[in-house]
Amino acid sequence: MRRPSARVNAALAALDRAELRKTPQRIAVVHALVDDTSHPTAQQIFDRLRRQMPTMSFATVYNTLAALERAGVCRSLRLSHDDSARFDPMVEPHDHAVCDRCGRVLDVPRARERAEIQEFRVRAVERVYRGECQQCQSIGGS
Amino acid sequence: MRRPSARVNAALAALDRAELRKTPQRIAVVHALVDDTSHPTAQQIFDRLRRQMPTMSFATVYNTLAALERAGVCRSLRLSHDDSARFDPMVEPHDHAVCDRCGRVLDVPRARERAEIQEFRVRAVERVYRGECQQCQSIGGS
DNA sequence: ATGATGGTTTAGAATCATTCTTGGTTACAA
DNA sequence: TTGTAACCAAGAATGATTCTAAACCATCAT
Ligand SMILES: [Mn+2]
Ligand SMILES: [Mn+2]
Ligand SMILES: [Zn+2]
Ligand SMILES: [Zn+2]
Repeated sequence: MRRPSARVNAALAALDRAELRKTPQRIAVVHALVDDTSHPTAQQIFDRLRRQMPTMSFATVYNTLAALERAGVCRSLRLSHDDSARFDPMVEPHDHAVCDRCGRVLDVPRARERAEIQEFRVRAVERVYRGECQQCQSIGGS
Repeated sequence: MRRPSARVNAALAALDRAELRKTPQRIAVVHALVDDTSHPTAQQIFDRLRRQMPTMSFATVYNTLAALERAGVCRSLRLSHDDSARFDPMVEPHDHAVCDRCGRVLDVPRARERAEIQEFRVRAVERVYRGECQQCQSIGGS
């Protein structure tokens, strides 16, 4: 049992804020995810956790990741057509570089321009704007 | 039977180039998709086509869309977590604005900057770079 | 014509990620 | 203690997509 990292503490505090109980399952998922920059899938997280916690259910991994996402501790990404959802503990806005060949997902800080991604040979860029269309703005609401 | 549009002709020529037969099913899918800016799902295309061609199978819609994508006539988009794949007849590079509320998908030409999307209230931008990571570059290959 | 070949379609089964359901467990308060 | 609500495990269900097997159809050689 090592001293919990700053990120782990921040994540557990966010659970508190969201009024979610700090159960052993959730704490385990937080530990598995919070310092992982590889953007793992739910399956990969499940595979890691079942060693330490063999009773953990796959559904609990999904439920917990959804809870953590609601609490602002992580976010989920759908980056490719075939691939399944990936989970990202870095919630500050940033972009991603996806390798065509090995599927690796790299973080790209917003500061960098496309041409400055040194290590990555860029073939194409995709941009998605999220927000409200004109029709929905005029309807109003929350 | 109206005079085929320029886009339809271009799409059928692309089928030729890709050495894919111009079957009635493929021609029907081309007609249904090629002037549609709404980024429809496979289900929506299937629903439209079954009126004119009641024997058309859902699998054929998927197969045909995959063939058209290989031929460079359209591309498929996975824009939201819950939603299914959407198909886009505009193959020139461009971006997309997705409405949080109604799910509408709007085209955003590359010329425009984020702030210039007049009709759309932008909440967030997501960028994905596609290409080759450093490891895969050093391995080399095709 | 006849038959072989190969691409295409159909219908339904299979797959696979994700979500749902059910019944039991835990935390915690009255 | 008893009650209540959150939580979890296990497996079933869902839904999009892909696969399979058999039928279909155009083309080509006999
Ligand atoms: Mn990331
Ligand atoms: Mn588009
Ligand atoms: Zn790579
Ligand atoms: Zn809208």
